[in-house]
Amino acid sequence: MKRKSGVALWRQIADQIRQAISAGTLGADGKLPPEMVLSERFGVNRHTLRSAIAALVQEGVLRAEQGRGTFVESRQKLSYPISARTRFSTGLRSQTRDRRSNLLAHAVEPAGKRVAEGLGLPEDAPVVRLETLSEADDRPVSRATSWFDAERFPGYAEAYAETGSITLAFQRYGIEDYFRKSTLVSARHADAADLADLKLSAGAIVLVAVAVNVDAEGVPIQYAETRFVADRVELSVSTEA
Amino acid sequence: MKRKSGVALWRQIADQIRQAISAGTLGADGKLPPEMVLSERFGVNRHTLRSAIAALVQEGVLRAEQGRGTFVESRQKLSYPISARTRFSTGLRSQTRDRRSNLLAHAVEPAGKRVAEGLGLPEDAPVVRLETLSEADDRPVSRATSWFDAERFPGYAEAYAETGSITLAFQRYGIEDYFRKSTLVSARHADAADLADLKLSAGAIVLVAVAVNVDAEGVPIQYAETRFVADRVELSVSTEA
DNA sequence: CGTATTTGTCTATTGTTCTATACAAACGAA
DNA sequence: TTCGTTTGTATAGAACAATAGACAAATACG
Repeated sequence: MKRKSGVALWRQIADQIRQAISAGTLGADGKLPPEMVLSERFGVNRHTLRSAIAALVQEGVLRAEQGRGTFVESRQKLSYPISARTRFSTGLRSQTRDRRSNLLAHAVEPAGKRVAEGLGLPEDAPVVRLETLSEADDRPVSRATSWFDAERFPGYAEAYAETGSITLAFQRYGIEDYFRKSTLVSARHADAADLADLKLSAGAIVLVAVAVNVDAEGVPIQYAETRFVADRVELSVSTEA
Repeated sequence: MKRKSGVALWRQIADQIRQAISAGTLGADGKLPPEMVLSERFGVNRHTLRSAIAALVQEGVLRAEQGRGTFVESRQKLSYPISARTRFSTGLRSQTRDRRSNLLAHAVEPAGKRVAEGLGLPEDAPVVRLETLSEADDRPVSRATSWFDAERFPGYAEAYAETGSITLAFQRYGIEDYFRKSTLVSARHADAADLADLKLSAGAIVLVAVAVNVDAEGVPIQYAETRFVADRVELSVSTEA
């Protein structure tokens, strides 16, 4: 717990409590120890600890009831599978009641260097860009930017808007099956745009997955960068033969 | 860029600059714009921006020279492959000159719930715990905690200390080959212990990989939690058939 | 009911962060 | 050298974070 580090004590404590809850070392019985106990354990004033709790209440992690105590609201992370057959919807369907994908924006534009490389197209070739937001149980879970070859998939954005699914939209172009070729996983602080879309507060972490999907012949058909809310998602990589 | 969010402005800006550098949108030519330009772009006072730069200089990301400008010191991330044949050493060997693994501590102890499940042992069965730190080019890269069945691998810690390698230590017990069965990837703020071991400052992010390795028969032989410095590492998942 | 426990609110004080302004020091180029 | 550009240092005031102490309000339990 460090002073003058650029991160307020209450936020450092909030991060620790959130993590301890998901690790099961705190609030395993559904209830947090009293504020006095916690503030002594962390070596800070009760008010500082209360700021941390207030932030977690705001996030929906905790619920405080006057006279009774502070309770854990939600514990389990969504586990998002990554394999050759990775599909967003199928992976999460079993873990959550209500899942939605919203199309925020779309455009046709020249491919940048990274996108062109990922899709195996010449630089500046026209590509369709999709900006999507996924929610589970009325909370934002991920924010993705996808690119598709505009010549092979004209009007892809409309197909996606109508079907609400990457898989179904591909079927309109005769692609019955596709595979995840590679995924690069990194993590960083959410930028201003993601902070707003994913309804996060400053300092929040996103897991970034940069993926290339290919058709049955191995030709790249989708290049995507997905930012997952790190507090609510983990990626599950199964590498069984 | 949000005020009273619990994260100091200079740290938010430092995070953004670091990210922009690794994305190539800033300092692509090796040099940063002048402080006045950047402070206006971020909408803050020049001093606030200077604090951000000072932090990045401390981290080794930037180098400031009076009268000349501020320069980018290092850009590329290490890419750590995750596949059925994942080996720590082989994956990174080609990307860095100097790689080392240090054994920080070891102990024999009863398996906790998670460890017992991962290794397929009864709860409280004796296990060997290894605490290791990996460095590349004299900078900490990852911090791992590994568990092994103490009955099947008695004295594993010593075997590891002598060989300096998980793979070589396994060979002493007749295991010529092993496979990565599953990997759970998540991200969180580094806790106090990792902050110290990995020489990070408050608010830093670690990529957490929880992995199970199995022998040729599919029996779990290692359960490990590795914390990677998110600023210096990305995980590369290849899921080709 | 009365008491202990627990969260919620208020005020005051101190230290850290951010802003504003000014000037010094090093460098590059005319 | 001289000038413009850029990083480094200093000082003072405003906004925010953390500590301290006291008390109110709701709940649980004998």
